[in-house]
Amino acid sequence: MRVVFLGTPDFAVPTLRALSEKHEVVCVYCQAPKEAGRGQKIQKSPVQLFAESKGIEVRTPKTLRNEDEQQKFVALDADIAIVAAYGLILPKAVIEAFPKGCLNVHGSLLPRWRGAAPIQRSIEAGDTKNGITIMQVVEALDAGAMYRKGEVAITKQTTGGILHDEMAELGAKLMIDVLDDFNNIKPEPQDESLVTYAAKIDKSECLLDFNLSAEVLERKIRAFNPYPATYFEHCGERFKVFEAEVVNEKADACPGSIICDGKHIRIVCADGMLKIIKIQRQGKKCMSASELLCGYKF
RNA sequence: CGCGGGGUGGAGCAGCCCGGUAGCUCGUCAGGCUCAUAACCUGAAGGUCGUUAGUUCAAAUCUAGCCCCCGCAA
Repeated sequence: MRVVFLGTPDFAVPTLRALSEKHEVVCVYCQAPKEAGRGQKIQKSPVQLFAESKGIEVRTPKTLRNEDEQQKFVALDADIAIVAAYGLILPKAVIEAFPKGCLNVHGSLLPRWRGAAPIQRSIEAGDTKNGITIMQVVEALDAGAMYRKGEVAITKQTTGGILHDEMAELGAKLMIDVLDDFNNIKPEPQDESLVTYAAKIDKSECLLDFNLSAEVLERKIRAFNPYPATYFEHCGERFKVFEAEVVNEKADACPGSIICDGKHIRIVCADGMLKIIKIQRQGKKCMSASELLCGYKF
C-alpha cells in the first residue's frame, strides 16, 4: 500500500520502520525541528532522523489547517494515512483524504486512557495491564472505532520507559497485522461509558509529596522513570528518584523526614516509608543509594 | 552565544577560595576475632588529580583553551 506516515517521537519510530519494510511510505509528516536540550540547539525529531536515513521525504508543516497544506497532503495520492503520536490535530479534510482513511496507534486499551500520557497514567493508577489500540482517526480525540488491541502486562518491575518501549514495538506489529487484514476487519465502536482520560503530565507532578502513601508514590516513581522523573528537595538541592521500594513500617517522624543509617535511605510517607534504591543528585549521574551514601551524607 | 553543577586509586566524595608530603566512606586482597556473618579489629595493594599550554622555586589548587558527564529550562 501507499502509506503516508504522521508521527514525531521515539514511540512512533518502530511503526514507521515496520511500515517502511512492508509498504511504500510515500511521505512522512512530523513536528518541525526545534530548539531543545542543553545549549538550545536545533534538534530534529526521532521520526525525522529515521525517515531521512531511509531517504523518505519529510514534511514538517506547523499546521494542517490551511487549504494549501491540505491540498499537498491529498496530492500524495496514498491509500491510507498512519498516525502515531504526531502532535497535531488532524482536520477533517486530512482524515478523509485517502480511500482507506486514517489509522492511529494509541498507547492504551481504549476506551480507557484516551489522551496524551496513557503509558505513565496506567502505571501510576496501578493498572495490571495496558496495551495498544489500533483505531480510526476521527475528529474527536482518540474516539474512533477500534480495529485491534494488544495487551502488555504491568508488573512491579514495569517502568514508564520499559512499557513505552514494549508498547512501541507492539504498536508496530499490530499496525502491520491490521493492514495485512484490513478488508476483513470490522472496526468496533468504543463504549463511551468506559472512557477515562490520561492527562498530560505537568512538571509540578514530579515533586514527590510525602503526604501521600508510600504505595502511591512508588507507582508514580516507576511511571515517571526515566522521564520526566520524580524528585524531592533537600538542602536546596534536587534529588531525582528513579526507583524505590515500599517499606511497611511505621516511623516515628513526620512525612518527608529522611532516615539514613549510612547504608539505606528511607523517607517517611503518610503511610509507611519509601526505601530509595536509585537516586540522582543534580549535576551527577543516577546511582544506587549506597553509592551516593559513600560520599554524601543527608 | 539560554542558566548552572561536575571530571581526584575500582565506586561515591572532601581538598581548590587562602599554591607547599594525596584525605574520607565503601569495595578489593591478606591476616585476626567469632559457632557464625554483608559485623568487628589489624595490615596491604591501588591515583601521571579529564586533557593541553601558561604563571611559579613549587600547581589537584591560579590563568586560558579543548574533550567528556550531568541538573534546570525548552
